[in-house]
Amino acid sequence: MSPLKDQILVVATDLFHTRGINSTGVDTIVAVAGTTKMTLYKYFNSKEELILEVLQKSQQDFQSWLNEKLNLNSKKPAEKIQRFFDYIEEWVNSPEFIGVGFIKASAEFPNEENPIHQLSSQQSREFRQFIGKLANEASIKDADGLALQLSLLFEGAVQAEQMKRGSGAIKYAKKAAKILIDGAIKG
Amino acid sequence: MSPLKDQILVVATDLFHTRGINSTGVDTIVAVAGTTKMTLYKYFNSKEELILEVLQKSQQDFQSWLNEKLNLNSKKPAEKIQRFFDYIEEWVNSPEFIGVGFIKASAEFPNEENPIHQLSSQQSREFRQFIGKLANEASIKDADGLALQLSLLFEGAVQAEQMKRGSGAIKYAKKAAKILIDGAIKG
DNA sequence: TATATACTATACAGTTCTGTATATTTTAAT
DNA sequence: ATTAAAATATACAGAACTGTATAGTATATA
Repeated sequence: MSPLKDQILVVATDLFHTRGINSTGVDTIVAVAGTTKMTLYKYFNSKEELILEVLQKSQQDFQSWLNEKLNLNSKKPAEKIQRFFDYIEEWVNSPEFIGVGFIKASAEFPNEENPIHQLSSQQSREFRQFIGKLANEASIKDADGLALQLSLLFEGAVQAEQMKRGSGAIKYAKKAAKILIDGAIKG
Repeated sequence: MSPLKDQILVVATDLFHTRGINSTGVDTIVAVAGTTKMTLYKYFNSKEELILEVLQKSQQDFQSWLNEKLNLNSKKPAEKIQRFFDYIEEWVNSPEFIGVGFIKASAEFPNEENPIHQLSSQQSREFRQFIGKLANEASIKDADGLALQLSLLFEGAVQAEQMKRGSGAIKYAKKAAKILIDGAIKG
């Protein structure tokens, strides 16, 4: 990938989170990125396309990071799902955390026909399915049910953290997750 | 309250939810409400003020509805918190449900200095404190901890429902809430 | 050194948005 | 019926935003 394209994606990701997507103009993006609109529109056909690529890259980066953490530190499937929220906590509490793209994007583009909303919805579903796979591999009976519940705690905690940085919500989400996971493993 | 002002608030609430706040212009609001910009700016000094009033009215209406449900059907404090999510489910599954204002607004206005963000954050906190009061009256030890967890399930489920109408997330949020509440009552 | 490519600089067309100015019409109260 | 208040109709100033057109500059490759 071209360094300039990457720089535009990095800057856009940050600005979309800190100022909002609709409130961030392409002029601001190129000014901060140190380039021009002509270059931006060379790599992205429209602002919508830029938003979609930002969402995809953000989710890919997060998933890669999470996969690495899970595979590096846990071998047994049951361990993985039990440590899942530890890594979520680590990620949310890291200074680089600025929020979750698909949560914010779905709020700014509420129409279910909108491509940005559809991608957001897809990413949320895929993340839930990823948790479901962890639960399934840990031989949990209602794996999908637990996955949905954990995803609610995840999205709720992220939402709380986006609303007030340093809320500490993730700590309690983790505790709740442990109760639900332990109950699901036994049951 | 003037019928026109009320009509503007009703229409704005709907449009903010279905099209997004920043994406909804005042021209659209007055056109749908069947009035003019002059009238809108008579009752609201700015679009920001309109947004703030929409948020306040939405939360007031919801809280009133919820209080009535709780006080009408339950006398014992323990019963109240146990039925809390039943009413949340009823509300989310009702056809009139279009989302939660403070969740969407905080996403569209991420800057913590912004008055709209601040009101959203305040409403989220107050709702959590309301749950905390229910938990406290039910003699639950870590009432605030439980309240935070239930609020995460609430916001997560609402988020999921805003992302995909008819997701069924609230059903599983309710199940998780029951587990957490039962555990907190015993412990 | 010649040439293609990448990038910059800048202006601008066209649209949309907030908020106001101005004049007119409707409604309600005396 | 007269008068004050409420609401409408409409135009517009000024700003912001997306996307493009055009011309010039840097960079790398041959």
